[in-house]
Amino acid sequence: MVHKFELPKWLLRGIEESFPLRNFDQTLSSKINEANKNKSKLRVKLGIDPTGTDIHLGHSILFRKLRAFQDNGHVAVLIIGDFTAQIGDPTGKNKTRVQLSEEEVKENSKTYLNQLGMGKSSDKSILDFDSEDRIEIRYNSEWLKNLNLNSIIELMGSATVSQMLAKEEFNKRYNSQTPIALHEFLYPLLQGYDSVAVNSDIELGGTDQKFNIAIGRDLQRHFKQEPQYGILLPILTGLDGIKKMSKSESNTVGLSEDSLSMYSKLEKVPDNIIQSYFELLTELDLNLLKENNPRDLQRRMALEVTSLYHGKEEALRAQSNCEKLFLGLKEKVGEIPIISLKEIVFPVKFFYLLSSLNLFKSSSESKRSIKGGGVKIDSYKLVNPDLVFDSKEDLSGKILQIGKKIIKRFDN
RNA sequence: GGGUCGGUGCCCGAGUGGUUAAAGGGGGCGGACUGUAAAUCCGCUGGCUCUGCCUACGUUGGUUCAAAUCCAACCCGGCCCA
Repeated sequence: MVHKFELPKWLLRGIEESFPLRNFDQTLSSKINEANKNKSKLRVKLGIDPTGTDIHLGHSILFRKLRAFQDNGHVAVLIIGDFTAQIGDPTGKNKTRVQLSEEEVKENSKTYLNQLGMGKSSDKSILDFDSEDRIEIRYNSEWLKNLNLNSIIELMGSATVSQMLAKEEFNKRYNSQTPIALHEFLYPLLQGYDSVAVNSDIELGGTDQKFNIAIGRDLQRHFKQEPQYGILLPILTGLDGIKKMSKSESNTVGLSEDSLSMYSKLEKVPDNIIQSYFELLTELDLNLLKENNPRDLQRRMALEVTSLYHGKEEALRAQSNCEKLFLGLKEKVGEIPIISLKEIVFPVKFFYLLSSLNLFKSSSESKRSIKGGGVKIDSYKLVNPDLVFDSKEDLSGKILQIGKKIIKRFDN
């Protein structure tokens, strides 16, 4: 007799793809039902490689889904790929990734966990670190570090070269005559082996993880475990509306950004991505999308996302500040991120001031920007980079605007 | 390991002895415009507290008044062969 189960709503939103394809809904929902009935917990794996330091909205999709599992009683098995990070996942890169040192990896893991809200109460963090039975943090060096050659050969024997070359990223590189180092083939196998090591029931990942997650299933079967389910979530398009959100494209919104910059970036996302941001980054009713015009949708989405990370009140303030600034009503603006003049030695030339405050990458760039008319103080465009400010008092309390995105208030 | 082609700025790519910080394009940044954005148009796009100085064409050394351009060795990659 076939039971007709439905996957719960909290799980469904924003899923791009899932597998095993056959009867995914039926088998997974019966599994969830069964777990609920037996009060057992599903182990939901999500791996991150501590390669960078900033978590952005693109990553948040995965973490929020993981949190949804936690909130529904399951265990988030967060794997810090401290070992695999040293190999480098070829995914999404067209070139061999630089290997990271042990220290870098350690440092990065720490900042990752902080950004995910470790140490904060669960209502303010992305993942629930409070409920001990719902979070398990594992470092994959634990089991990968001491694999001996025999085991490695066993792993390698479970996949073929043509399987590897079928993988899109490898394929691209192979065809475009870009080098693929041999050890990169090991990456999917090791990630797959993580699933074996933690005995995962479900693995979450971006759509680019399909291959790796599938390898996990193969390996689990090989090691006589029940293969995991794969849930693939979409890759978020970046602020440019074209490429995927990624630090190297500088089209990201970081979770740790202040409310004003988060809001102001989001309220001007290109029209073509509003819908996906709505669906993937908020819990708002998707029916809203049918009626409203793009401008209203952007504002609504920006407000909602900013609220998630800064609270409703602060998000509203960011919204109104943003609009006031656009209208040039500088006096009314209250909460603008402050930039301190403490370290500055006066008198100081304008361009040098801005580059010393790290508002530009170089002093030449600062100079260029000023000449090009991109910098305003209290709404007045200043185009002379060699302008000299004699003392702090000339600046403190004034509002600095660089282009349309950066807004700061000077403070001593 | 052998043969062969190649390595230029964020990326692609021109340049084969001298007004070359290096054409052109892309991307990025800024400005105008607009519903913010996009599209379009215009400007900028190595660094330096800068009327000048420094560093740059895989690396190192050499030839020359002068090198991205010539020579040598080395490193790295693609392809073909083993």
